[in-house]
Amino acid sequence: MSDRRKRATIREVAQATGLSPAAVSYALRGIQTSEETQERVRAAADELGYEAHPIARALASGRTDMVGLLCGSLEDYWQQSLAVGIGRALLARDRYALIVDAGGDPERELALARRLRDQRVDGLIVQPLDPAAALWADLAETLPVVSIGDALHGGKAQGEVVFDNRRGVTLALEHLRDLGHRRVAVFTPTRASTPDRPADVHVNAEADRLGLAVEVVVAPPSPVETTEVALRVLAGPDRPSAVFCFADSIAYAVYAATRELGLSVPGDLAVCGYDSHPMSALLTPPLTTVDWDIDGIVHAAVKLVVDVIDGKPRKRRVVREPELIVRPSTSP
Amino acid sequence: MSDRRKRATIREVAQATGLSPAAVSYALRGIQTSEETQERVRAAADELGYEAHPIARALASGRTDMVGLLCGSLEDYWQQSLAVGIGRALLARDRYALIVDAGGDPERELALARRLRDQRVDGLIVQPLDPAAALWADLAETLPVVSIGDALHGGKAQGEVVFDNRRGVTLALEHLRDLGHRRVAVFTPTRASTPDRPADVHVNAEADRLGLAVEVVVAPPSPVETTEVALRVLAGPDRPSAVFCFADSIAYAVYAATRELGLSVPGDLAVCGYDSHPMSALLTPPLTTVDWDIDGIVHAAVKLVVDVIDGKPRKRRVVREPELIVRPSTSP
DNA sequence: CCGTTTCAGTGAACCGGTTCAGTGGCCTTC
DNA sequence: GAAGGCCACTGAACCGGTTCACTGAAACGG
Repeated sequence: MSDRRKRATIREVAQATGLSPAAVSYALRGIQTSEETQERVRAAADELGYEAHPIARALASGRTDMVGLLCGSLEDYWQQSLAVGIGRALLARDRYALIVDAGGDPERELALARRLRDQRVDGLIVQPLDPAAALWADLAETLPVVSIGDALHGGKAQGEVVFDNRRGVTLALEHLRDLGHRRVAVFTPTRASTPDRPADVHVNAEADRLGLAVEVVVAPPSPVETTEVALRVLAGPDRPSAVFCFADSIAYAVYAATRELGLSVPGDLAVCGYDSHPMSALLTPPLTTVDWDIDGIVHAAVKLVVDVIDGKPRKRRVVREPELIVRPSTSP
Repeated sequence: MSDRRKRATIREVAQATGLSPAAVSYALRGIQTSEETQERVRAAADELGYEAHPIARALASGRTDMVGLLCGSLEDYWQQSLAVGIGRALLARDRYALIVDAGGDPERELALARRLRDQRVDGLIVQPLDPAAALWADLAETLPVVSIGDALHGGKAQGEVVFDNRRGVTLALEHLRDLGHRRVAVFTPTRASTPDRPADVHVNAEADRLGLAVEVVVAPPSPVETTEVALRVLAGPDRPSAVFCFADSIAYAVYAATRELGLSVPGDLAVCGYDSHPMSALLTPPLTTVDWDIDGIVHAAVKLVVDVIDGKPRKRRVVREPELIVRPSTSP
């Protein structure tokens, strides 16, 4: 009620009710005390404007109610959406997210993971740049770790929300094949430390299976540079008839390149994205993309980490399946 | 060095060096002790893998090294960028950001502000939905508050990074006037509690001054709904010749509407955005927009809040000026 | 009716740092 | 050579909760 500079402590509430501080502590958590006492304590606490000091509680109980969220690269719009969603979902469960961004640097990622551990977060959600790092196994022994995207080294993580990226690639490439495309350029973001992640490898395997001739192109982080790369790829006389971009934001850059070259989408070039972004539906033409149901991922990851923290039984591994959203950018 | 489950405490370091815990505490902070002792303590700390317990430190010192970041609506891409930047800048100064999202609800905003205060953040950066709320003055007496965007009620905030929105509106409207437009639709996001914020009021004043006939349209939060609204506005025979959108994301929806109606941009309709988004440069056609130099805002806000927390002298008020980025969406 | 559980609540230790009021030794200073 | 000042360091209180071992009383069982 009051907004005094000095807040009431548990001992003052104890004094006011004639109980011991311990009893008040129990009463406010609804344990070890009678209904009637709890009521009395709650009334007194309200009266005094008492609110437990989260820091003191954290020191005593060893729980901070904070969950670290380690993002590979928050430049990426998709990861931004994910982070926003996770932050919101944790808040709804009375936890705070400590969001940190590795900025695409795998070493920084590991350094930040250590910092979060030192900060005494209750758990860690990580979308790893480098799932193979040995640190993850160490970390997972000390605190609940949930990974999003890829499984972590050593299989020690207490939870995993893995994406069936193979399926996503298959959906996209089969779609292009069905439309009659044979020559496809695949734009993939830079992944410094893990050039051979399963999804990338799978692109080649699937291309072979479907009889597609693919050209894998690395897209630099900046949209402008990506546009330049796209211009080079699309300028030649033997340009591909379709492009598969491993992130919607790359597709935006490809759109920019087609505009510059006077190519029409989908007439001259079919374009398919990945990791659906809301904006993609508004483009001209609207972008075909592989969608992952962000809310489902958010929900699964948060539920996993919270359940592990609370010691509840839980599934260890959740696999998410993608869905192809067909829009005019790949019309026949 | 070691990754034991149980971490070393300051008393163990004290034991190892033959000093008192107090001396170790001082030595590690480089005060009240001789150079030589500090060196010895540091060596022992490294040896034992000692790292101060942030929670214990926070309880004792009253400083958590956390700064609350209260965002009006993280749906907005521009605010997402801002949040990401602020998080990164704070981390670079050894602080963590506690990012929370009011989701466009002014009441929720105030509730979250209280929650952050109760969480004992060292300071608060807020981009207020409702700058007129009385709570801000209360809050500012208890902890450093820095506002971004609008000045807070009562002028009690310790810091302000205000945007010269009047100037931004003027830039956009003058640009459209210079291109010969007379009928302009202005799309503005919903702001439930503050329908008369200065920027909106200024739209009418500027329109009068420039001899423009403006129609102010409220854009719902979702892109799909906004597209529908835009369709209605642009369908009539007496449609405006130009649109000024108070957020780039609204402009994307307007683009979608023009596509559906077969209108060409800028031929049939000039479009100007606000709060530049990187993606806007990639659209077809690239979007004219009012840009705010996010890095500058991030830097100013973080410097303000950190300086207030550290008790350093600082400017109280920083005014940021916008810049008009002219692109083909408003070509003659 | 007596021994055993259960229940509600107490007191003190504890979490792991920081801070404040000393204290003893050494160096100045007149 | 006594007074004063400064430096490096100590001991204990403190921050504000939680938890553990324990107690007295009531309830229960046979």
